[in-house]
Amino acid sequence: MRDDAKDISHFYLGVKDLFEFPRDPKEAIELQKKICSFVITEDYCDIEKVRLIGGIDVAYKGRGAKEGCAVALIWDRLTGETVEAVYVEESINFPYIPGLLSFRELPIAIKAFDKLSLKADLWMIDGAGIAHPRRLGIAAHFGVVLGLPAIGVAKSRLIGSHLSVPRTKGSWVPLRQNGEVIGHVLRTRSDVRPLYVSPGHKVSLLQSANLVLACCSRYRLPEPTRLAHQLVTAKVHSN
DNA sequence: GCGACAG
DNA sequence: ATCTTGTCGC
Repeated sequence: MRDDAKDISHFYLGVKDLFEFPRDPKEAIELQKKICSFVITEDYCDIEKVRLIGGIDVAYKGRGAKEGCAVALIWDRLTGETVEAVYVEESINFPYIPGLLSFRELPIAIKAFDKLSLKADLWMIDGAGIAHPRRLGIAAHFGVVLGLPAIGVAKSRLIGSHLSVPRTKGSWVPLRQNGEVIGHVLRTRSDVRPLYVSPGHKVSLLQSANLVLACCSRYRLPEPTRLAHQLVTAKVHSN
């Protein structure tokens, strides 16, 4: 199937299924198995022209972790400025289960996304892209549902193995499961724990690593994700 | 059966 | 993710 055909995944899978979030973990896994076939892991856009990059981060209030808060923002990598940022709250019921994070955080993430008036060229999401048991981490799920380019930026490993990463900024080694390369372990700052970067949707393995690196200045996390996290944390602490 | 396990 | 203080270092 051509990329162009896959691009209208909404038509084949049905909008109803794509925006559905089962309460039952087993149903969630079955849904992942269906949606993962629509993920595109190839060069899809000219990364040189990717200027507006979106970032989303979710935080929780209290120990019950029932109240979720999220910030979605759009960052302009040419000016280095945040062009727009929105904040939303929503009760979260689905528990955290390794491999099913999107069923817990994607609903509120989409709620925040919908509140934005501007459009980003590409999105960076906290968590895995295709570096996931069923190749559908939250970044891939997000990308397919919204039909937009997305990259998974995780601070720790979900699956896969890799060799040690050279200690200098910009170094990376492939993250693989069996023989398949599912992402890159990227050092975004010298002598600082590396990031686990993997394509979410409509971007390749190399584009993902290069874009994330291009968005890192003096911090471990790329600006879109770092700023979103900074805003939710501040918002949660003040309210 | 025993660990591992994004946020 | 969240509960939590100070502290070492560029």
